[in-house]
Amino acid sequence: MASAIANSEEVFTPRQQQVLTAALDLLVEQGDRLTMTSVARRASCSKETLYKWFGDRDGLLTATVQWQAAKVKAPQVDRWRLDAASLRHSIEQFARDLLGTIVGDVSVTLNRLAIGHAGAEKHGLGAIVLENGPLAIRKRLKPVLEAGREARLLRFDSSEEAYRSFFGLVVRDAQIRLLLGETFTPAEAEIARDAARATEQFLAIYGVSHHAT
Amino acid sequence: MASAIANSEEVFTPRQQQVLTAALDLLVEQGDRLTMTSVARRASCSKETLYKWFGDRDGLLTATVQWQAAKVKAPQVDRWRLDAASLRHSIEQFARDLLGTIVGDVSVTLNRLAIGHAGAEKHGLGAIVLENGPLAIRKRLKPVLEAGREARLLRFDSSEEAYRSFFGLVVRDAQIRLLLGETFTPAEAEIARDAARATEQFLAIYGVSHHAT
DNA sequence: GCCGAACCGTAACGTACGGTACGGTTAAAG
DNA sequence: CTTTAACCGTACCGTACGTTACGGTTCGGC
Repeated sequence: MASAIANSEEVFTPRQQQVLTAALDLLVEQGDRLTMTSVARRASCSKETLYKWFGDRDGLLTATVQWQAAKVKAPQVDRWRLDAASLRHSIEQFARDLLGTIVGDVSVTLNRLAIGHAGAEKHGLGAIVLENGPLAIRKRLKPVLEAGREARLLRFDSSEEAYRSFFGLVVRDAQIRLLLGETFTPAEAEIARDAARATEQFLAIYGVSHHAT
Repeated sequence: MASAIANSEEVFTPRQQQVLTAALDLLVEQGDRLTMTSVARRASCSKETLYKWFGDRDGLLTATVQWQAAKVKAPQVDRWRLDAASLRHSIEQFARDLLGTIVGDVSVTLNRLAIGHAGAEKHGLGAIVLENGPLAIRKRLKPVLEAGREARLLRFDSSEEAYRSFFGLVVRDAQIRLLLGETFTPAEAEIARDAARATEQFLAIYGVSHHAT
């Protein structure tokens, strides 16, 4: 129950998921100053049940974050052939996923929550968010990058370094601005355009020149 | 007193600055769950004085952020001649400043605080941090970029766009990881190396090729 | 030396909220 | 029909902390 990061495969009953949904909604609406009473009211359950299921307030928040973060698992890009065009397409797809996720209400809320907790000695939520956000994408992108290097389409020393630059080119200052309270919600088209630009720039840095060596 | 963003040129007496220093120290130590009592104790002043000077808890925090943010004013890079080497040097200098600031304890603390407030309908602190952090650097970098374009050393449509990519290449995922509680403190040398790499990458994207057109 | 203003230290107030207790209701099991 | 367990709704308790009040102390002005 206090394993925090260990088993990210916690299972919740449908009813419990209703409660977590209510908690997440309230979180998006009012930030982390939601009260146990408000969650109970919204979910039409008793506070006693909340404490029975989740232990304490922190347990409820942790469960909410875990549960929501686990839903981010986007489908793996399947069999990509190793030509320049498909590599570019895969990378651009990742960029769209990443950017689309990060500018979403839920992502902003969860990151705010985790950051707040990190400021109070409780790094558990931060680790969960990190693990299921950027790091999840990184884990999925890594084999693509390395296959690209194998095929002499990309050039880099460390896939870690390459990923971090990719992250920077995609996210830029969008995340911190959203976290700090700026309210802008880019349309799907803008996200796609930014993802394409980031992909171009990433390939300009790490791609192997189209001309001969 | 409640003008928030209007006049960022608030003036504080030395004694008041001592109080703000104490508040900032406590903020770095314990995050935003510092109490008015603890600030009063640390600063050896009475709570009554705190309320008299700063109105309420929020006023104290706002004053702290304003006062600290105003200290970030790094020296403008003075007369730079417009050759490729000096342009590169200026950009790299900015990268070092930006990265060095962002990975600092104070920056992390203030950003956490502002993000927490942004999650509670109070965007004032977020605006202040944004204004005095990234945007301040942007404002100073912009003329450099545009002079570079003027001199046919750089190529971009919008200096805004170019700046945002610069920010991404420099900061990457470092800021969000720190905000989420990861504790790593890069040495001066690492910062310099990252700044150099980011500069290279930025020039690879926005620089005009060294060969003929 | 006296006055008033500013300030210190501390005690006290009010309240919001996390956490607990308890009686009432449903519903499945036997 | 009875039992048992899970759960709802609500009242209640304890506490932490923001805010206020107040008596005592320093200090500049006259």
